[in-house]
Amino acid sequence: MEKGLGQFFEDYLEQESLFTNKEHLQPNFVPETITHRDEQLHSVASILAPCLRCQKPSNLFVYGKTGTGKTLTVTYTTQQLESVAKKKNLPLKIIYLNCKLKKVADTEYRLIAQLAREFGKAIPPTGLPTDEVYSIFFKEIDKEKRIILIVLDEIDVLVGKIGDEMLYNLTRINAELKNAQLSIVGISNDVIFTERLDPRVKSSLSEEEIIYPPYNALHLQQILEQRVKLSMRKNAVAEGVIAKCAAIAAREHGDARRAIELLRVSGELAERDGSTQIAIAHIDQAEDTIEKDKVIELVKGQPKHYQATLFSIFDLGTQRKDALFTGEVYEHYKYVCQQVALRPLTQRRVSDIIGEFDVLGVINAKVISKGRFGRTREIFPSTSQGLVDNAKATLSEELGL
DNA sequence: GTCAATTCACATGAAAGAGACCACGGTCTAGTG
DNA sequence: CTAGACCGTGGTCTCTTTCATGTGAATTGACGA
Repeated sequence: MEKGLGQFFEDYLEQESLFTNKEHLQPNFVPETITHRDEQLHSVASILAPCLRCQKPSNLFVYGKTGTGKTLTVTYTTQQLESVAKKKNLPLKIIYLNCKLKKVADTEYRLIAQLAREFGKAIPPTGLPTDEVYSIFFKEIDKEKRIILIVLDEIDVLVGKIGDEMLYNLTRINAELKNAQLSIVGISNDVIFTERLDPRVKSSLSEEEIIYPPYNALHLQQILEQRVKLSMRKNAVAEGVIAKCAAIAAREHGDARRAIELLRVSGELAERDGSTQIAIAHIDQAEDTIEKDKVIELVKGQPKHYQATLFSIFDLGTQRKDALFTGEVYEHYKYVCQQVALRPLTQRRVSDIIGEFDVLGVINAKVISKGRFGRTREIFPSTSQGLVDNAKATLSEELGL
């Protein structure tokens, strides 16, 4: 071991990195050219263009599954708009908000507060009546004549949480503004989202709609190739690697984000191996790693009761191969709580928690009716056995079992 | 055998409580000139 | 006289509990053939 670590670091330095510029593989990277989204890009641009003439553009609604380039095209367009506006000194203000981010914009109060903050108003995180925040915001934007464009990303999450009233307020605010004009761009992953909206909101919000179809494998492949060119050394990728990444991502509704992540993680794994090229095997490995990291990461950040619930499911799941039901899980959960001196929650709550885990995709829970024997959720751990064991170990450590 | 009623074991919704956090205005207190 | 400490009030947020209502098909039991 004399030359152990020192040698390792030296070798590490010697070895040329696979990546030349990893930034281009980060999920929030905005490339200069956008592949296979010309049509959408064009639509977005022409809908939003009037704001350069100081006219209020139509409200716009953008849907499509995750990783279909919605956020990308919208941010790209707004960036361009902003730079033109700046050059010509046009009164345009663009605000981008991701409604999914906790503690930023996931309640009405926080959303409006955040918007007001964008205009340089200090709003306390809590304590003020919501109306007050509204009026602060209102006064602030109406101070001067200008166009304001609010981009609400993942708007479906927000509405799911707090209802659509706030969107109604926002769209209506225009009628009362004397100087400024406000337009909203909503981005949603949920395609049938607008059907659940109040018709009034729906009609005013989606004056224009753009739908993003999923990428197919060929598109994904070209996107990946473009990114590879930007971010990796020549010959860093073995034959067929890109095709395989694209194929995997295409299998899941053409999610480009996932394809890129897969490629990046494969690259990291290859580098760690000391290989000079990403091989197909690295992709399989990457798929596992990503999955595993996601679950472990998720498990770690959860509150105790969530952990206890998940642990109960995994624990029962390893004992038994067939489906679990809410009742059983709850019984086991109560037992687990007792072990770690935790006051158990009611079954009502645990039922919700199970539902949340289902949404997160850690478990698979389907509501079924067993006829005379009632109605319940049929629960399966949705990941592989190895992963479950892994997660279980993490959980029992976290819980202090 | 057929068909509607029953029944189970929860799911799902709504409302409301508890405990934290915070702003704001009023009052009190101690230090200063 | 004034700055700062210290309430009380009123507001939001999150997590829960409580209470109420809904649900889908296996089972049951009445009915008719």
